[in-house]
Amino acid sequence: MVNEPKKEDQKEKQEVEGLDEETLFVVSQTFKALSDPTRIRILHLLCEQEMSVNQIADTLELRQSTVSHQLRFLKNLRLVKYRRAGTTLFYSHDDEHVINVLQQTINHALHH
Amino acid sequence: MVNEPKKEDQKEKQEVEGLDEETLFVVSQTFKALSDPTRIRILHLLCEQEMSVNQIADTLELRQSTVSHQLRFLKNLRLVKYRRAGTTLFYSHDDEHVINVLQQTINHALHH
DNA sequence: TCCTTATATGCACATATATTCATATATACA
DNA sequence: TGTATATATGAATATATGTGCATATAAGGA
Repeated sequence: MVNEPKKEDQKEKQEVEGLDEETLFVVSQTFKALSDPTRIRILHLLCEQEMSVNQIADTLELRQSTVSHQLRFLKNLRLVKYRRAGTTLFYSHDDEHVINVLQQTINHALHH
Repeated sequence: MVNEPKKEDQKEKQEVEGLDEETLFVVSQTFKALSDPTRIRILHLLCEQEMSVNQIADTLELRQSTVSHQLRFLKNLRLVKYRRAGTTLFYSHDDEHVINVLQQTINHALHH
C-alpha cells in the first residue's frame, strides 16, 4: 500500500519535495487566466457589476466572439458564472480569491 | 497643457474608464510570469533559499539552459536578483508582493 | 412558423512561448 | 596561457494562444 499524502500535509511537503503536479496545474492555470490583458479587463469590469456579453464587448470595444471565447475560458476555470434573462446572459465573477489577487496586483502596479 | 492624471488618481478612474494601458501591461506581465509551471517551481524554490542555476536545475530536474532562460525572464521583470560568488550565481527572489500572491494562491489551491 | 436578437462555436491564421542543442562568455586556478 | 566549471545566449522547433470570420444555436415575439 502506497503512502498517499493528504492535502493538508502537502503544505509541509512543499519545503522538501516541491509542489505536486495537480497543485502546480491549478495554480498555473489560475495565473494564466490573469495573464491576458483582455481577460484582465473583463474580470476587472465584472468586479463591480454583472454584465451581458454585448455590454462587455461594447464597453471594452471588443468583438462579441472575442468576449464569448474569453468568457468560456474563464467559465471553465469557474472564475465567472452567469444568469440568464431571456436571450441575454449576465456574467459576474465567481471566485473571490482570484478577484482579490487581481485587485491587489492592480493596486500594487498603480502605486508603484 | 494636457490634464495628466496622477497615478494616485487612477484607482478611482478605473471605475469609469477601466485600466490604463501601462498598468494593464504590468499586471498581465506579472501574471504571465506566474502562469508557467517551470517558473512557478523556480520561484517557489527561491521562496525559501537562494540557489545557484545548477542547484535549481538539479533540484527540479531541468536543463541548465531552461533554467537560465527562465531566470532571465524573471530577472527582466525584477522578480529575482542574484549575487555572484566566483563563477557561481546565487539567485533569490526580489519581489515580496509577487511571492505573497504566489504563496497565497498555492495555499488556496492546496486547501481546496 | 418566421424573424430578430443574443450568445456560442468551429475553423483558420498569425503570433507568442517553452524547450533543446550547440556554442559563447566569464571566472578561477594551475 | 590553458583548462575546467558555471552560466548565458542564439537559433530552431514544436506547441499554445488570441482573435476574427462565418455560422450555429437558442430564446422571445409577431
